[in-house]
Amino acid sequence: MEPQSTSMPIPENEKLIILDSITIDCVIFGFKNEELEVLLVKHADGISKDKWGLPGGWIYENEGIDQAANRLLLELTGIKDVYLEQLRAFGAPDRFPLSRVITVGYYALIKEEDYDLKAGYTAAEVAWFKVSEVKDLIYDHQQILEIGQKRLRRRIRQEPIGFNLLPEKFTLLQLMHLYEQILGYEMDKPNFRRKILKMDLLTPLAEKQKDVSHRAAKLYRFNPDTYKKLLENGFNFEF
Amino acid sequence: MEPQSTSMPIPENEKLIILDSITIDCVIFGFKNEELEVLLVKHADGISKDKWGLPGGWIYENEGIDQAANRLLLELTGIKDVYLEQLRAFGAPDRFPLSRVITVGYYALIKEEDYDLKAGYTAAEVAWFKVSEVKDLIYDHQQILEIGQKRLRRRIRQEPIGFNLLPEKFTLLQLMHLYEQILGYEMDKPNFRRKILKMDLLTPLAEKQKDVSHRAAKLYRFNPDTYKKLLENGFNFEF
DNA sequence: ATACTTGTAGTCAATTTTACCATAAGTAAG
DNA sequence: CTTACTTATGGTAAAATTGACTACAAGTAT
Repeated sequence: MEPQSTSMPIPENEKLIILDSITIDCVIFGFKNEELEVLLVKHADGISKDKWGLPGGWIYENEGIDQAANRLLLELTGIKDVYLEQLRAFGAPDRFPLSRVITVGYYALIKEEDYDLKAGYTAAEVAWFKVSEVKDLIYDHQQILEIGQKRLRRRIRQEPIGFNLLPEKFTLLQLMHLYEQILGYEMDKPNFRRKILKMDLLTPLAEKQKDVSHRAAKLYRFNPDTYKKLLENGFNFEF
Repeated sequence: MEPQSTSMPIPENEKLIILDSITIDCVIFGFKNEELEVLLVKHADGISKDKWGLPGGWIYENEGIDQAANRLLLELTGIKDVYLEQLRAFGAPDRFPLSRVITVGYYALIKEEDYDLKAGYTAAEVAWFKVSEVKDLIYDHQQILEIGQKRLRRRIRQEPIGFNLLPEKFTLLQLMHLYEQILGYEMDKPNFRRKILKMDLLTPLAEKQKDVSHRAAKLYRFNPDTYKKLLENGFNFEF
């Protein structure tokens, strides 16, 4: 997101003071059809018209930057309480051609099924892209995306955050495919099962998969409370 | 570092344009007497007179933020080419009481032996503190320090960066003590030796420790080139 | 010469990882 | 209904790693 070059509605509230040399840009990850995806917006005007970039926006004077990132996410997707983490500040002097703007990058993990296009945006303006196929983003957004991917790759091995990309109920194979996609290598089914189940983070459900043309797999749910308790006892998630 | 409240000399160059709503603050770690230390500066005036805080400064309009952080480090310590990594942006709306200022935190690892107080600073203004004893820093600097510690703790387990805190030549026990200090638990000497030596990152030197009142230990040097080669072959540093 | 400190090597059981094989449970096609 | 096929799930065993501990070597200090 940059001044004078976005499809995001600029707030018209006269009382609103905006810090104009700092913006926020957000890498929003989703997972669909066994592929990692990212939500992009098309810039409607300005020097980068019709090019795609990360969704972003400004920070109001009376809100924190994390708060601003959450607000932007809510405005764009209608989703609250998403997994959101700051990447870092990006501040190459020439990253934005019209003026000196420093941006703070975030990345978010959302369940694509929950996502709903907000009024004010059309499909032509906002869309999911397979991360592996994204290229030529505006400004330094390609770099921000890469840093986001790197961070996700790291984080998913150290904290159980992958679940934020899956539906509430999922199979172990779905989870494994998620890991394979993000980490970039194949895993062994039985070994994966054993390892993740041993951690006691997953609650097995009575339910099973439906409408599949093969043996239905058992569904599981991630249990954040159990995770918290384990953490207090010195548990260390690791993949 | 914040506007109007620092002991750092404010550049007087009239042509210099400074972004005044963004600053940089740096957690500079050192390691001395088996203890992790941090470099702090005393604020000379303003509302935080005589309180200690992280060294910091402004970003010039024509330099990147990483570049600005490197410059500040050079100005303060006279050291170039230090290990420097961004932590993240800190932007709570009330973090600085006089105006809305967002700061970008960095952390650096330096060999204390190389450190030399630059002209313009006196011992009363700049000093090393044991990290474990630091408290009551100005603004949100305590938080930035904590985030820096956390990051260091994580990073040192995944990348061989600990060497940046040690002299060029060091013993395995020194290295182990460094790890113990930063990670916060004790290790087993023989096991530590085996593990680190097996990685082939250290070049054993012909030299030995001197002036110690016990059997002198062999000295080693970290070999960045070997590390790079290993990385290309898929090597994964881990402690 | 003796005690003391730290460096360095080795051992071994316990645990974890890795690479497999085997079978169960269900679907789809004939 | 039988067979082929796909995925789920359980098991096994060698290999590698970790963790706890013992032993001795090589120096210094008294």
